[in-house]
Amino acid sequence: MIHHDDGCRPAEGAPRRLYDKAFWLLGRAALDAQRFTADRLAEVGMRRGFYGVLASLAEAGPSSQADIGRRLGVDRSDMVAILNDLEGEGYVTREPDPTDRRRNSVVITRSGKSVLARFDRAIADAEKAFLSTLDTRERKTFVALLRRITDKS
Amino acid sequence: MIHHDDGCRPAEGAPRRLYDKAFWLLGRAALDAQRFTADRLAEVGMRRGFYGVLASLAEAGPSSQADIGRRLGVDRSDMVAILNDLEGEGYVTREPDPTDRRRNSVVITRSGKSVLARFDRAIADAEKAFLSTLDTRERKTFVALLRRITDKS
DNA sequence: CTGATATCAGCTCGACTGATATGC
DNA sequence: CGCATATCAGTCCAGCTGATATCA
Repeated sequence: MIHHDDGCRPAEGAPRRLYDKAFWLLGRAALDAQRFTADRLAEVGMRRGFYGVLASLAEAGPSSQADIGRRLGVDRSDMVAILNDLEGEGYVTREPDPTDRRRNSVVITRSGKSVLARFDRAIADAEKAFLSTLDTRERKTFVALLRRITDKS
Repeated sequence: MIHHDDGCRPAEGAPRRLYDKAFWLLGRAALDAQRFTADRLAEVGMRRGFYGVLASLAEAGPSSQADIGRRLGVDRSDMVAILNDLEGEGYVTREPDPTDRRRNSVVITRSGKSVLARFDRAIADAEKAFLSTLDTRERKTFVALLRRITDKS
């Protein structure tokens, strides 16, 4: 955590140049968001890298590691490490894929679904607080625009 | 760089749940943006952490390390490291502040201003490509919303 | 004394690289 | 054969922690 006067904020005097650069603003906003949600993540036994994988598995069903990585834009090497940890926590299991012996079929466990649900519940008001400077319509367009950018056909 | 079919993209089948979470979308978008700009950063002799500091110094003038950190939301410890590197590259100098002997007065050098300008020039089309799925109006509102979020009164 | 400044050592996490073994 | 999958070892950067010396 940063030693701000108030706890979680950058500044009033931030330079103009930065405030024109989308890539800079995105980085700052993402960092702020992370700070807003970090506590909840930890409280619940979740890590940043866990969330995407668990959510992906919960929706797409059992998947190979490579597939999960492709879906999330995560490198295969990193998937190995993340899944090691997730397996260590009992949130997923790796089972041999009978149809292709190169693959692991990664499956989310009950307790995996449980942390996922707990986190989803815990995060709601943090997100709201984070976007508190926007009204409802603006939040919607903001999320929609983000989706357009990350979707990228 | 990630081994995508196309080079820089997540997926078409990304799970719904994630696509509702602002904090997740922000993280992904910021990462994508970083990937888009990483080459330009390196080409020019710039690092991610350098940009904010140099831009801040260019606009606010000589500052103490603590002030820079407060403006950018960067921890004081990290400022030390970043400034060590910036000084090593000859982009800034640390001079003793005569009015307060605890402080360093950090000053951007000519070559510091030079990389800053070079990067600003190099970044323009990368940002445009990154936001290619949005039209001009949408880009403006997107940047405006980001600014509102990061400004946060 | 309290509080701010700068520094240091060390930690964790996330993104990335390159090599390897295995199976399609 | 070329290509995909999973793994391992190790690098780099960024964010953060806690301690210390200095000075207002």
